[in-house]
Amino acid sequence: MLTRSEEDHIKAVYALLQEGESAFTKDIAECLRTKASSVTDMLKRLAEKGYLKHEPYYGAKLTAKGRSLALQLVRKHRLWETFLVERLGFGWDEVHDVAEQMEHVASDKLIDKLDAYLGRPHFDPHGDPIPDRNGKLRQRKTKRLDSCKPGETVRIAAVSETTDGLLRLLDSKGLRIGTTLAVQEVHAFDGSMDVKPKSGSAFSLSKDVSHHLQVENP
Amino acid sequence: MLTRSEEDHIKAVYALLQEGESAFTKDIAECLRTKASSVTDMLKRLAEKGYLKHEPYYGAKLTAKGRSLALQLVRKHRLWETFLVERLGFGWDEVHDVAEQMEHVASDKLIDKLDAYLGRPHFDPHGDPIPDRNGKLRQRKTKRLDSCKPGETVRIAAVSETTDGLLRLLDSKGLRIGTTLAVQEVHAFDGSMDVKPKSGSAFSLSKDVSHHLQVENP
DNA sequence: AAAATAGATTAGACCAGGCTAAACTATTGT
DNA sequence: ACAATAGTTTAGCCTGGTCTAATCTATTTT
Repeated sequence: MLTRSEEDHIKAVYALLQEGESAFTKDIAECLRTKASSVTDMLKRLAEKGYLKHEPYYGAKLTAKGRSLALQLVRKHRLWETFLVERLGFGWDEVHDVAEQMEHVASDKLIDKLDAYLGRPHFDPHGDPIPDRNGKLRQRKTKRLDSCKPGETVRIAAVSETTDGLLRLLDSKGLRIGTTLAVQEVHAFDGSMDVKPKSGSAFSLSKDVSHHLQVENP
Repeated sequence: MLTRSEEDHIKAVYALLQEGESAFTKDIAECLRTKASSVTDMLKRLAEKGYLKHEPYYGAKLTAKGRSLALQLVRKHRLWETFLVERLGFGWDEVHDVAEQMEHVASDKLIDKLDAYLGRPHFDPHGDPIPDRNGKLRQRKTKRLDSCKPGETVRIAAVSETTDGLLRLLDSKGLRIGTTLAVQEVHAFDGSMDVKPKSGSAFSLSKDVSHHLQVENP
């Protein structure tokens, strides 16, 4: 049985590797609001238990065992987020911290029943894919909104940054998962972009926002 | 913020006092599967924080603050049990351990929304009362089945012992919360009791079983 | 190539929370 | 009344997980 802190470290390594960055000690520390020295200790312990490979001074890589555990945690986190938003009526910007606690409840049967209860969803309220029981992720071919050209019409598939501020901003502009947008113009000066939702009038999005919106062809 | 272990100790003291027994160190230790010495340490810490009064050699009593906290924990536990049974389809004998973990998730908003989602129930799947937001318990006038006389007809209101074994036994005999029974005969020899459910034929219950069934007038 | 620097690791301390063993209190039996 | 006993507390130790300070390694600058 792993402790909560051990699970958190594995999740952090997984999350950092996901984004293409390598999982360096200081990044993990920042991610978990702890100190680099504590992370080093933990990486050694987790390496001994076989969840990851720790190359001193060159960061950490998950083993198959570690990756599988991380995917189970992601699965639990996203299922609970889905429950909180769809069943209990939380806003999508409020659920992260609570789901963070719930994902550490240990019971395979619980997660399987929750999954069934929610209708075995493939995506969470932020549009992120939910791994299945075996850790398989359903992939979609998405791109970032800031890589789109004027004239394209796309649907919002996911938000890749779940800070409260961004989620509330999107909410206030009426941008949800599934919203369809036409890209009208991209300004070279600051990378900002004029978009027009299917229903409603056009407005502008800064690059900071469009960078974090994953879109797909409608 | 209290740790999980601190919360568990407060809950144990509350539970022991509920049953009329006084909360002695060894009982708490047994209840939490820990050692008396560890309990003494914890009682001192909790007394300093104002959750209970610790009279050395004479056990512990909760303060108002401690009782209020215990009631919040009981509320969370019973609401999660209700969710697990009514929404996820768990059997009533399977939910205790999982609810034990979920009750430590900290979010008042979560509990309030869960309560609303479940229709603000007053009793959990074992028939135990669920304290409201302010810690008020709805009381019923119940008695133990083993105190009933032949000829009485009563309804099962609660099961006061939630071991898997007892719950499965009741399940197999078709005894649920709400089942109505007629007491036919009580045998002085061993305290066993012949009962007849409204629908179905009579059978015998040992005193060990009837002792843990809370019943009310139908 | 040597110096400077960013980052990682080690060493050593601390705290919470658990344990065992020994010492202490209260109660019970004779 | 005093010895035995049941139960509680104290003292001291251990582990997991955190920290700071000091040291070490790799990289970048000059």
